[in-house]
Amino acid sequence: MANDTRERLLEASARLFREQGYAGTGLKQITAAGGAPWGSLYHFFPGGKEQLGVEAIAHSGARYERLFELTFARADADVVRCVRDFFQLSVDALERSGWGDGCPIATVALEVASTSEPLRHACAEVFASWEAVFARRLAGAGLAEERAADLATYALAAFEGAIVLSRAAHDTRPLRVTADVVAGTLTSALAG
Amino acid sequence: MANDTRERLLEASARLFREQGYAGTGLKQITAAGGAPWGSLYHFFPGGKEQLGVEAIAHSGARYERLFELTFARADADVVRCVRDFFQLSVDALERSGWGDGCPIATVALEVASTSEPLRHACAEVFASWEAVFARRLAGAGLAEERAADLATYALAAFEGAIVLSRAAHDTRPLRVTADVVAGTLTSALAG
DNA sequence: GTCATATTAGATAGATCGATCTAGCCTTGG
DNA sequence: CCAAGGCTAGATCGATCTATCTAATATGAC
Repeated sequence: MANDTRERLLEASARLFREQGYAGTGLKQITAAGGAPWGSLYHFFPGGKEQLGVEAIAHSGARYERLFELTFARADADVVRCVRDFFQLSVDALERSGWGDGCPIATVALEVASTSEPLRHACAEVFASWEAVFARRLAGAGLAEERAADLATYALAAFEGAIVLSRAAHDTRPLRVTADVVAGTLTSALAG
Repeated sequence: MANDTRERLLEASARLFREQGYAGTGLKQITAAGGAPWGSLYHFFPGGKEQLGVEAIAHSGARYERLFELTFARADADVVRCVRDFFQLSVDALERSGWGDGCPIATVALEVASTSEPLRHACAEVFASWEAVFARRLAGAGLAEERAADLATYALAAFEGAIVLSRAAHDTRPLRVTADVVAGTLTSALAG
């Protein structure tokens, strides 16, 4: 086989959508960034931009899910420490990328929440999968399932919002501050 | 005078940017929605789409700042109750609007964080003004200024992120759950 | 080697984008 | 009543957008 054109298109799409949003990214730009010929785009994604968007979201969603699991699987760290690590990952990524590398889903999610049902649904599924990873870990730390699910939603919300503020301010302070408070909240919840 | 064309253009821009983002909204669509003639757009906003975007963000940012102040000025409610009220406002707005009426800034903020410096700066200023309102109220409730500022950032982050999740899921649960946890965290912080 | 299929190549269509331009209307001050 | 300028009206430009189309080229099975 050895043809990774389709993969490269997905990677380029994911990166560009993350940095400039769905509507702000043109298909020409995607093929250029992915080093892929224009003709290949509609060969691999006959559904056009929307199909490409849905698959790109699922693609980077799955990649981040693995990153979540990796971060939360560390046996030598408690769950609060894992959450801190995860915030720190985003701090580093934002600084390294010049504030481009935030959440791969959130930008598109907000754009399409009331304009494209397939894209919106893809985003919702990704968020749900991330929450599930976190909730499982919290439940494993002794919380009741419902409580674990609520705290997972809460932590993800705080994380996503902190990225919004940090990217807008070009300053990682919102992420760092939010990480501290969320860590405190989770510590209390696990102790109580 | 009695000419509110400029105002109508700003209102329409703010609403459309909030619902579909900056890149996803065309100037033609804005003039149509605002019932304004095409020629007026460049008369009032010679800087084109970017100027319109900056002013629309400042416009709705200021409006929400007043809403923040109104919500937080209630003398008969403690600050935690005010925060709950604010989350509830968003719950109602999302349900009423069919998931379109979320944060007026966040969508654009994510889109332009690394593509347009003027727009990014406008978003950052709006977020800072909101934080300031909240921080002032927290400081008034007895917290040290630095601590109040941190908790204000945290609460705003949680709020913004919860809107992202709720809009994506077409479900107000993330907002309701996050409101509960944030309220608990603030209660502890004020008591401690 | 040959045929079928997978992939690449890029021209092109038709719509829409942001922006500019000129002409004319309408209000207001004198 | 008459100018001056704020405002409206909309044609139009070049660029870009998504999508489709036809050919050419590579690749793999037999």
